[in-house]
Amino acid sequence: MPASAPAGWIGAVTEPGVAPQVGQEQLSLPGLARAEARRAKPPSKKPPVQPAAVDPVAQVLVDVPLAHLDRPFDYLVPDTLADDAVPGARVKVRFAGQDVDGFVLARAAESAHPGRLMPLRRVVSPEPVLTAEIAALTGEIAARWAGTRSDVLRLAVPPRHATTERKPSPNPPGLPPADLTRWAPYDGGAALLDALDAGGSPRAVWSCLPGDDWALLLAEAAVATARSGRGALLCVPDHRDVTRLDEALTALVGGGHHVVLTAEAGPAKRYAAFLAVERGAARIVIGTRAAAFALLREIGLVAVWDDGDDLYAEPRAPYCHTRDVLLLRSRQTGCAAIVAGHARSAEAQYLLRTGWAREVVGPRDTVRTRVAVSVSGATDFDLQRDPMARSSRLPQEAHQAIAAGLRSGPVLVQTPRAGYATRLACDRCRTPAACAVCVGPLRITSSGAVPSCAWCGTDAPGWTCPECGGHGLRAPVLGDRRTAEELGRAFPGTPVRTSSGDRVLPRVGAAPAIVVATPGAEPVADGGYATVALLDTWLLLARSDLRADEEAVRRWSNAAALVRPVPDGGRVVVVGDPGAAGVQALVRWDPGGYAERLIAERLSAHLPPASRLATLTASPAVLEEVEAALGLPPAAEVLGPVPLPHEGTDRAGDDDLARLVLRVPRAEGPALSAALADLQRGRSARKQPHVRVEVDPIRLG
DNA sequence: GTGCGAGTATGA
DNA sequence: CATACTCGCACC
Repeated sequence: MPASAPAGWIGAVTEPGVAPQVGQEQLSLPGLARAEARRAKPPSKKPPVQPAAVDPVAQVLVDVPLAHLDRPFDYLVPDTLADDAVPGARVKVRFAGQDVDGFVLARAAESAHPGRLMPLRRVVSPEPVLTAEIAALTGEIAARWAGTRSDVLRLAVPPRHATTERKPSPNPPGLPPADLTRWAPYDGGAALLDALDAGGSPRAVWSCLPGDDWALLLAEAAVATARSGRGALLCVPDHRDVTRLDEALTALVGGGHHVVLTAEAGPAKRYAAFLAVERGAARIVIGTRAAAFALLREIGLVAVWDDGDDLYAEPRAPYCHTRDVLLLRSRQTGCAAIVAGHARSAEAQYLLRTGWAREVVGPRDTVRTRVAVSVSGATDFDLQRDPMARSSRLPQEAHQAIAAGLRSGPVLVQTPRAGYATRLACDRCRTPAACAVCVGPLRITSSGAVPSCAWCGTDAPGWTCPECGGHGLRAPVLGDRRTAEELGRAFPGTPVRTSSGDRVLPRVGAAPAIVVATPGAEPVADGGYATVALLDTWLLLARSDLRADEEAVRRWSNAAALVRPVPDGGRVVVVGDPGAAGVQALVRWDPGGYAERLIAERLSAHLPPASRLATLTASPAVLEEVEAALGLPPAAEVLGPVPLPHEGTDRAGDDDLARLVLRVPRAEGPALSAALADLQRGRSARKQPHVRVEVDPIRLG
């Protein structure tokens, strides 16, 4: 093979070009010319690179952020690196005159590149960290979200940690027998588990019943998959959920069968877990969104818990979503998929609508044995007549329900975050108080202090309501600590615990106690809560977000699901407007029905998942130019551009940004993504200013 | 991103 | 006519 290597491949491509130049330059400095020329020579004495005997061409994906360079480049594999430059290996190559990192995508016998090939400089590590499956997956993700593979690879492959790599990973122990029976109450539950166990690839949207331990059920699904000799990948929103799942798996089959993959673990631990999976040391992988790319050897199942949680939206380019990453993986490998939650997202519902997945739910009769939701509070109509009606945060019915619950166990009280709570409003008409200088929200940072603007800091000692002329201000919600104090007074002698923000309790005991928690920070109670009370529900609904309702229902459902079953529990009391759609959805406890309603709304509003939507953010001038240049599919709608309001914390007067919204019917989604990727490639090749592209952004703030 | 070649402006 | 500079593009 070396003999048949194309002529001109033999290394040292630099000196023919460099030497004459050096010579010419030196003519103006005659004294130095010869000495310099001699010094310039030695590098050229490097022996010519001997190409590898077999497959001397490496197709390398270089790590450069430019969209138009997002394709493989061919390099010559020197004989010395022939064994290490395996597909998937990290390498260093010379690219455009500088050393860059890259991955070997494949080896080949010859190159289609007409020019000379540069040799690989170094194999950083022969560990095949970019498998064919993940290479294909990153390609699809880049295409779907109109980003570059190098961006996706940064998410998919953790930074190397050499010390960790030298340590061998253990071999997986045999799976002990385990009782996998918790799915039996669900329609289609037993069938799902049997299929996984038998090596099948079922696809399900699963609505977990209140009172069930979702972590144990998902652990069972993973164990069933592992028993069939395949890998299982379970993603959860945050670290607390990882711990819960970790404990569930350990309880079911002991340690050693699963690996935890999270970004928060630190570089060494993260890379160790990543390698352990790649080397086949464990079949079950659990983790947060960083785990979605785990290199499972033979993937049998992907699952995502509570896919509506916005922690699944990747904050870095290309802003992909864990649920969609996992679904792409399932489509690509043909493996099983479970999209799970107490509430159901519109996206999950869409999988049922198209017939791609089957519904796995508890029968209505079973739901009634788990939870009974009642509403207590003023309707919006009542509030219009008498704004003060809201001042009773804890109506009589709610008070009674909490008291009744406390007779038999812990009571969970969910109250919206303190972050929302500090914005002041008129105490007569509820108009939010805005700063006279910059229209930012007014806040009180310590009790008794003068209200001031959260954005510009201006004090507002004598505020007057622009709507009703009132002068009184109040915090519309008191925050969890004040709630705890209030409840402590209302139920003297009862222990009150709080869980929120940076002080999150993972679990509480079965003894009677009031547990005040912010949404998402609710501790799990041993045996479940006797009663769950949801306070100030109007506040979650009042967010301006498009998904405010869906998000509120999700958060309430997650809290309500922690209640123990009906005979001695099941009571969930909602303080809020009984007429609100979200509140009604909770009362009916019909995740499918509510999700169907969401879909109908999205269809008529042309929003995802019924449409594919993209936002482009740049200066107005750039957007104008982009709009003209875009080759959009025929049915595309173009909205805007509209100027983007400055972020609260941004210094005012920064470059003014605007946003363009594009959307197409779902079927034309790939065409839209392709048009946007084309746009980015063209712009990066022409060095035009950056345009931020987000496909199906989680919110349209 | 960077380096290079083509093309153009500029000065002797 | 030679040199200096900018622009555009390719990068294996």
